[in-house]
Amino acid sequence: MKDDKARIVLGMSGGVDSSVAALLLKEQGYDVLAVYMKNWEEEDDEGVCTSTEDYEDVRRVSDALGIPYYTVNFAREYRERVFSYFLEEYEAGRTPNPDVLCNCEIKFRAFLDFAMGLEAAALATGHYARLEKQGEGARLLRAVDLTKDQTYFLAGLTQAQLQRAMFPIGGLYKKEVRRLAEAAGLTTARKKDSTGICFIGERNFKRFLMQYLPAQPGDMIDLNGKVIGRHDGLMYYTLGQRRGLGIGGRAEGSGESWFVIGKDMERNLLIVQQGEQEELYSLGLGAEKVSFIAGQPPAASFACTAKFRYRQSDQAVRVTMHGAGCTIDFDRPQRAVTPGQWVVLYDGDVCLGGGPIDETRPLKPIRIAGRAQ
RNA sequence: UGGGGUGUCGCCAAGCGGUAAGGCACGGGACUUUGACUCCCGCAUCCGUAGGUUCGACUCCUGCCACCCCAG
Repeated sequence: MKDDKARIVLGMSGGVDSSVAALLLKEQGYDVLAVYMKNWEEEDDEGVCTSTEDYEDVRRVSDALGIPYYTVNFAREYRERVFSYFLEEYEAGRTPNPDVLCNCEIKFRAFLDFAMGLEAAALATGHYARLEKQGEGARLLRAVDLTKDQTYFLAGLTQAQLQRAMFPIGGLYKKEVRRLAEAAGLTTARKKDSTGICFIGERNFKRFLMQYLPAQPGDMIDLNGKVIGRHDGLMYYTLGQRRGLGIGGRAEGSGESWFVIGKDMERNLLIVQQGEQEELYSLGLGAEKVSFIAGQPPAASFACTAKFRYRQSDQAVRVTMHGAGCTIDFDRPQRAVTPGQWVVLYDGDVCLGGGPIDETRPLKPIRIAGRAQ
């Protein structure tokens, strides 16, 4: 009779979310196989390999639930398909979002293939997102707990991938997830949420990147072309960034903070500005490759809402398709929209898809006094 | 070395006899499966230095030092 149960492969990270996903699947009578992915081989800043602890938790939770657990290693795939892109983007002066790609390439490709190889009916994860599987296809919906919604990271998935996905905790609030874990006596019930790049973890960003990309220090200049300070390498900064510039207390200044408003890759200059000025905002953006979960855009031109970074509130926009890409016009100017980051589109609670931002249409173009363009 | 001015946290800057504002930077934390933004907390027992006056001085006086400006 065990054979009657549908087999589900669950990606377990050792956190509460996937622990509760396991609990729910088990309660629903599935034949659950917990699989821990180890996709990064290095120790963290403190020289600690947290994956050991995480795997311990996977073991404890699995044992408590009476489900088998395994481990797989996609470190090579991760490096080849996600990390290399991550580095290339930084080298080009952009600010990539490796975790969106990680879902497309690792969790729902390499790992999904692995799960299918085990004859699983579906691949489940502890993402906060909901799926609506209808006859025509699967729709990706925001999580019930909007403060934890992770559809932003799943926006690049295809129908084929979502058809085989399951997000058991998408209908729960984080509080409920912890309560369920607590009630079931799972050791991860009070474990702190993990942050940082997926599989790599929380790092001192500058030190981490330094290990992979050569640093080229240069000048920081303001809109007058005046040298305000030195930067450690353009890739260490992102648009709209304030901390880490080390600029403070200029006699002629306004006393406000300084922000990164641009990069001149040619001259290796970081362009900074004091205060929240118009140069920090944009009216629209262009994306060369946008993917839609439904397989195609809802129309050649349509209105919807969008997020330009994870955890940002939705903004009203209009999307106009141009082949595989699109241009997006914002109803209101948006702050620090950054190339490399993903723009993710929504129609109400439905995540339509998204793609990496390639360029922006500034509210006020950056013009450095005394320089051509 | 004739005259004038200034020396307070890494930077900018309040204070003008009553026992060191604020901003920026920086550090820590919160938030967060990117990188940011944001928010919270911290951050000069000491005011160029040595004395003096005073119950009490960063604030008054004197010497010295440093820097700046104007002079020739």
